[in-house]
Amino acid sequence: MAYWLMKSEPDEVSIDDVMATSSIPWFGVRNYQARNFMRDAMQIGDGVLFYHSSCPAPGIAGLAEVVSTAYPDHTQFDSSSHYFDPKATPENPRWMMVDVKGVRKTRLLSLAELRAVPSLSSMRVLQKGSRLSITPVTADEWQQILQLLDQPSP
DNA sequence: GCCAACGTTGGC
DNA sequence: GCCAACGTTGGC
Repeated sequence: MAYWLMKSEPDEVSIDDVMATSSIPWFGVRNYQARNFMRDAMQIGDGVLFYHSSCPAPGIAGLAEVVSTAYPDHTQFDSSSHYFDPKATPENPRWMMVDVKGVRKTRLLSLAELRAVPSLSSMRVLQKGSRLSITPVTADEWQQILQLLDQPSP
């Protein structure tokens, strides 16, 4: 059982979108490190912090769960897709994805609030210049964040 | 819109 | 294998 933080632009897929469906395929990851996390490490049942990025109010917006192991991202084969990769073939897929299920929408735990917690300062998402869209979260960080989510917004 | 940071590409 | 150029991310 592992924990992850996964970034999504709410204009594309928001926590509300995720809560409105049974599960969503996490398509469009085009970074090898993030792909490798999905392909090599993610397991069904892993916990996910659903993070809204590139938006007016960035932060953790909900909790989700990994509900599949990795399988090829079909958008890499679709020449009309923004995520098309001409070097990928069905026989030799380059990009993988997992399915994610929404667990609950939470209050917005803002980036500023996360930064204010010293014991969370080693989280990858808080590092300067961090752009990785999928990052591991420790069990300790997960527990702390669950507690913060249960407290009212400061 | 700006810009720092980072990843990828491609010439050599 | 190096590294400059370029493209992207993402907070502000």
